[in-house]
Amino acid sequence: MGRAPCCEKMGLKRGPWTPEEDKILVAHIHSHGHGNWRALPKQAGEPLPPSLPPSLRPSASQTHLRRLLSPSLARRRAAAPRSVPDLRCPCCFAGLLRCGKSCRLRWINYLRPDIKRGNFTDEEEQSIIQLHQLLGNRWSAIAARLPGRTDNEIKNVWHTHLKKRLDPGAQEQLEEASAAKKRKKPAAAARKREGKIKMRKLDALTAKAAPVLSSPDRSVSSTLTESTSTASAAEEQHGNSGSSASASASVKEECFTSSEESEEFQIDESFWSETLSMPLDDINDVCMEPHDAFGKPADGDMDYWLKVFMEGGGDDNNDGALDLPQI
DNA sequence: AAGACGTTCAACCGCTGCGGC
DNA sequence: GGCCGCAGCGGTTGAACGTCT
Repeated sequence: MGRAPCCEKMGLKRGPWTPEEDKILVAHIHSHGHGNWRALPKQAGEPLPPSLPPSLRPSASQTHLRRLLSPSLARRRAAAPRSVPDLRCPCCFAGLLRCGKSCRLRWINYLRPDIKRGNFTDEEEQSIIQLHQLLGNRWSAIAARLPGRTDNEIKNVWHTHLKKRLDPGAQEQLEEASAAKKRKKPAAAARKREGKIKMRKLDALTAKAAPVLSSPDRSVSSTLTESTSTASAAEEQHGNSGSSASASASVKEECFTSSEESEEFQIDESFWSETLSMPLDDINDVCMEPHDAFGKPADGDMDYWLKVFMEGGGDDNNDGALDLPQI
């Protein structure tokens, strides 16, 4: 229904973004915002504003740099057929040969100035677990309550770390359910729709609740900190090496030891620090609406959430005995 | 040292909801 | 009310990298 005719077959570029592309996209969004993603690549092909700060260079995460510097990737890029833009198409322009969808994803998941990069803290992981129990696989809803984290990132962390902490039986059930869902897709889709209506009601209920982790300095509410530290201690007692490793990793967060890593990180840091030092008005112009998702005060949020869940969530989970930490 | 295997995460795919016409 | 275009979402993929043998 109304599926946008994608231009990818008309020569749009795919794959990892280059620093140049990032620069173009960031510069464009800083100066124009992103009212229309689809038209953005064309507009972004227009000359950059002369006022673009020299420091406005792309982020340089380790993965990104690795990929950019990868010889095999360079070979693939060289071997790839040269993209031919179709100037009649609103998506295509020599300046930024990406579809709007790709631009949007890149901005939301990577270039946004309020993205928090680095390992997830124990508090964040516990929040994800709790929110996942509340909301299910609604990653965007979970991300909205974890400032600086994207749905994609949370989804990745869930699948790579957190899911494994669940007992194996539960994981098998999940996998089985997923397989069954694939077999019975139409019925599942109908149920999903029904479920979404229910979840909207839940959203309406919980919309009043501010983010779980909302303060800009990444601090968390005292209740949450308390509860998660208890949980971490319990995990360590059970000899959960994985979580212990992640705990120690989170301690190491943003504190790289090798010179190579710290150098790369410095690039990233300077980029973001300079970007973040932009006047607030500029940031608001970029349509971030940071106060919506991240700026609300967090006082009493957890209490509210727990109350909502205890009152309404018990039915679906039948036992209702969610293993929430003591507050 | 080298190959196999596992992990991570950016990016893509395809579906859905919503608003405009 | 139906169609169309768009943004947004969740699932999935695939390449780079890390670890194991």
